[in-house]
Amino acid sequence: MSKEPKKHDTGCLVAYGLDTFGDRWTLLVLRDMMLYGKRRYGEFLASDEQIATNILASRLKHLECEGIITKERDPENRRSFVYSLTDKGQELASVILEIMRWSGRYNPTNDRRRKLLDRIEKDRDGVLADIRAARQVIPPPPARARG
Amino acid sequence: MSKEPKKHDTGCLVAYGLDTFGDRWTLLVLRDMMLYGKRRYGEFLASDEQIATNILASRLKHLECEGIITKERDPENRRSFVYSLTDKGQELASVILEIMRWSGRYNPTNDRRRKLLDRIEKDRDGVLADIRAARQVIPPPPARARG
DNA sequence: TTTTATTTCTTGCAATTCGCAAGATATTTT
DNA sequence: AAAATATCTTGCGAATTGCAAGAAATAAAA
Repeated sequence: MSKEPKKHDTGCLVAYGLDTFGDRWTLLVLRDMMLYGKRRYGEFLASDEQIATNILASRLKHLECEGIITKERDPENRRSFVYSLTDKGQELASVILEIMRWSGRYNPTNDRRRKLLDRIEKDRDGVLADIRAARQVIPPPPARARG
Repeated sequence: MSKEPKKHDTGCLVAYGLDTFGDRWTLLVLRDMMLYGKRRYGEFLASDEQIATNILASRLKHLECEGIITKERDPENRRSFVYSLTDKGQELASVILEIMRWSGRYNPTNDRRRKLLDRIEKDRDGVLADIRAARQVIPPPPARARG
């Protein structure tokens, strides 16, 4: 039943972060919420990285347990749920932005992403404000051909 | 033979970071180097989180391949190796510091760590300078009883 | 109102990855 | 030469992942 990875639980602050979001999928879900404004299960499933349904469900549940996201029925379409970032989740934006800044220095990327990197340097507070307001920071990449 | 986790490889900057250090162990090794000034295999093995020898070896190799650390014979003890952060590796300090700042807000911790958090707020550049100079930022936690 | 579609989530199972134990290799010390 | 140290590999059982299929709840269509 336990589908969650083991916890380090050593009191270390880095280990606490890893216990919370340190797997190969959680940060991608948070990226989808922060950058692309995604809010629903189906939107997360549609990302380029092709997360499996069971992994997505377990990660959303974990994030909810950790107080990083909330889950509510969509009032407009009651068979759907809306996931939202809590304050604790919004504050993870700094971590995501630092990862992007680092990757941007060492990973060639396209114009679309370079523009975002540029905005992070010049208008970091505006980016953080967009994330807090659940405004889309950049459109999600166009869907890729599926093998 | 391939003991490395699959890569997302979608061009996303967050995914690139995950492909590089997004597993449950790599950031702990980097923490050991940046914060505690650890440089040798045996020192990494001795951390509280108890990494397995094969995982440590594979992660060190991966980090070396990614240009984040270098590996050299210890001139003082030629059966030992010394691992060092490259510039690319040192620049990951910002990511580690942001993880610690976030965790520090949501995870009760001890005096020792609170002092470090305090220094990160008041003397971030000094901390980064210590990391670049491979100076120990904080002593490693005392060894814990082993179960 | 019966049928069909949508959305979220679970289960079964095969494949991958992890983690412990043991051993291999190279170097240094006695 | 033998023992100790430091790094790394291998074997194998256990845990996790990921695909496929299906279940449950709601909504829309016929």
